[in-house]
Amino acid sequence: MMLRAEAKSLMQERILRSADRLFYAHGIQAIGVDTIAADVGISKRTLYNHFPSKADLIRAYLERWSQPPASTELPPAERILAEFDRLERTFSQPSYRGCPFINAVAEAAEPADELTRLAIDFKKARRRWFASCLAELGVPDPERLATQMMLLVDGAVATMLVQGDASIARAARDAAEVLLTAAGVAARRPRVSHGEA
Amino acid sequence: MMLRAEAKSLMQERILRSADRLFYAHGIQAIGVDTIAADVGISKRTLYNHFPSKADLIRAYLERWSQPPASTELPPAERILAEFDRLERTFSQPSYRGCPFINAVAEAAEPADELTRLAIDFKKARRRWFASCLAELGVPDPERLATQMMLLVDGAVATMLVQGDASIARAARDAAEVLLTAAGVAARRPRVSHGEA
DNA sequence: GGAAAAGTATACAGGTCGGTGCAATGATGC
DNA sequence: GCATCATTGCACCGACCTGTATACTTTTCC
Repeated sequence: MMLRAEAKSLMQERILRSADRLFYAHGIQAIGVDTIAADVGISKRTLYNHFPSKADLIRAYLERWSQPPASTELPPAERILAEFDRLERTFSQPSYRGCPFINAVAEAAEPADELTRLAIDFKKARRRWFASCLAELGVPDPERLATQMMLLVDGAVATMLVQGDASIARAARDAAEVLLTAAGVAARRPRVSHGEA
Repeated sequence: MMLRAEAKSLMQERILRSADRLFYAHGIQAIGVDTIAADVGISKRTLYNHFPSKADLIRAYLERWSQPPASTELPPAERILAEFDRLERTFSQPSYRGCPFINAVAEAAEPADELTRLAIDFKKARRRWFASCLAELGVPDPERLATQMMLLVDGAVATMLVQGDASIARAARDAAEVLLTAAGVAARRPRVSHGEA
């Protein structure tokens, strides 16, 4: 009824779902493989058959988070601001506990390990997403502004992690609007597009 | 020759210096009390005579970092921007590894413990420092702008932790200048103060 | 039906962790 | 000098960690 490969990848998905929830909620170091196996409802031996070491599990956990943001059909300026709105919705989930990449780097004992590379790739991809929106807008220096957007996002993430107040996302959005406006983007009233070029 | 109390606090200082270096460089969870005792050159028993548990040591470690930034005699606008310059110098130290409070919260297994309260107090104090500078400048909404400054600082700290590029501090400073200017602060050429109010 | 694969439970190895007990040694204060 | 305190080394505890070994049962494929 079910092919071996299907069953295998399905089990891997179950394991990764548990690992994701537990690693993210309590930290990578704080969660042992026994806890994950018990949460999935499998034996530890089975878990090690699917992931030969905890490091592999951690890597798969972070790679699962490396998906780019879903692209929308909004015009680029609103697309950027909508990203901050999405941030606020994410913050409002009670399970929110910061950026898994930043957290992983923060609790890594060795500074330059493989997790750091994954985190850098993730951040660079997000920055590139901002940069492409900004290039589409025709701002003078999209790279510079993309870095500033990332500063606001990561600042909001860190603040949310510590303070636990989701309204910081709105503050970041406000700052982003000011920076966009200062760069020549008419973002505040996008539907009014007659005259103030 | 040396009073008991002096010797005691001196030993506590030695312990805290080692704990600070090791906790900050490798993370709180990754460093055991044995490692700290060996680094100080004392027995584990002596360490436990000065700090009855590892949690006390962690608390003392974070409280050591809770000092406010040294106030300078610069005018408030430059005082704020000088804070970003100080950030860049801090980033350039090879031992830099992010904000100890954010890192502590990121690697804490339980979300709402005592460390979080210390981290919140620290961040609020820094934010208040920005707010007082901005109030001195007479900007319309110093609280709002102080939050934005903190977003840039924490964003730069997180980015520096992951990417390891100290120039992000300059990007944060640039963004801060834009936000200050947009709020009515003439910050870019402070010495030219004739006419453009 | 029967072999091969994958799952199970249990136990264990070898290590580190935070924290304690204890006897002995050294320094300090009066 | 003597009592007191700090410190030491070392063994030890129980708990937890990653990872493995064994032996048994279930499922799947042909």
